[in-house]
Amino acid sequence: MNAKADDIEPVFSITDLAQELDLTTRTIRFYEDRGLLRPARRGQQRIYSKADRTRLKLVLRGKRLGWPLDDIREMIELYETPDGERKQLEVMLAKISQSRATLLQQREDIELALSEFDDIEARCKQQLLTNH
Amino acid sequence: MNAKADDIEPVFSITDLAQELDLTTRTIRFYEDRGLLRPARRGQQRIYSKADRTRLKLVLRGKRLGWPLDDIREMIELYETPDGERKQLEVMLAKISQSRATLLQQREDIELALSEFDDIEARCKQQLLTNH
DNA sequence: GTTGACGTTGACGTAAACGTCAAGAGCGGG
DNA sequence: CCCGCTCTTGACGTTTACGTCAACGTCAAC
Repeated sequence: MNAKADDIEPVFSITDLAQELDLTTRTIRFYEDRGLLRPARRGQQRIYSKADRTRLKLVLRGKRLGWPLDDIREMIELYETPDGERKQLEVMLAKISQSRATLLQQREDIELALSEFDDIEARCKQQLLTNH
Repeated sequence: MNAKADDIEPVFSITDLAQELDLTTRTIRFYEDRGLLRPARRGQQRIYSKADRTRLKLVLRGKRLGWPLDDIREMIELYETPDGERKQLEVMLAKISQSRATLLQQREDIELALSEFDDIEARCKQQLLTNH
């Protein structure tokens, strides 16, 4: 983490973020290519703010949920859209309810899987007892 | 084992399942290739039992959660492993707790995203009012 | 007996999400 | 000035998860 002495806000290099979040620099640049990140530049080099880091963490959350990068980008844009026109706001609301529907479906799938795993585990442990 | 006339178990063709679950036959054959399905055969043709259909639905649930096919296969195998040796049972328990950890992480991610969406939506609606 | 619907395998194509070089810019130290 | 390190931009390779033909089998219907 190479923060200058007179820097108020900490900034990060691409390798900083790669190490912290267990990614390769290639991956981070790829995300930028796909429009998921827009770090500032000092000459050629990328410098990442805390906001960029937060953005990247949001990407990783999206990945853990199995979302494609394009969907993740749309999702992240929701976090950063400033005051918009009426029409724009309605588009946002629609996207939000789209994403929410997906999330709810996923949560339902998870609840089901979890309870089934409980059953299987219980039978499994039962076996271990009677079988001994 | 002779089934009575009103006792026959329903079976499905590959196109039956494809239509019902909104997949292509190519996809279903691909899943078989990757070891996710093992339908019976009548000559060359595949015939799917209700159990096969259930299996396929489990695959789709795994897909909705963004799991890779190999992971889904392992997960499904948990549902069907019969009484095993002590060692085998312990392996199963380990896999279950692995999968459960993933599911819990996913659920946490979902809860976070949902509550953040609530916030964004609220601000959005507020804008729609004041902005009018 | 051939047509058409349905099914089969196999080969090849493709999009997404990166990994892996290759070649070079910039920069601080010795 | 040169070395070593970090960072950069391509270009190409790879894996996963299928799509897309092509070529052929089968069986009931016309």
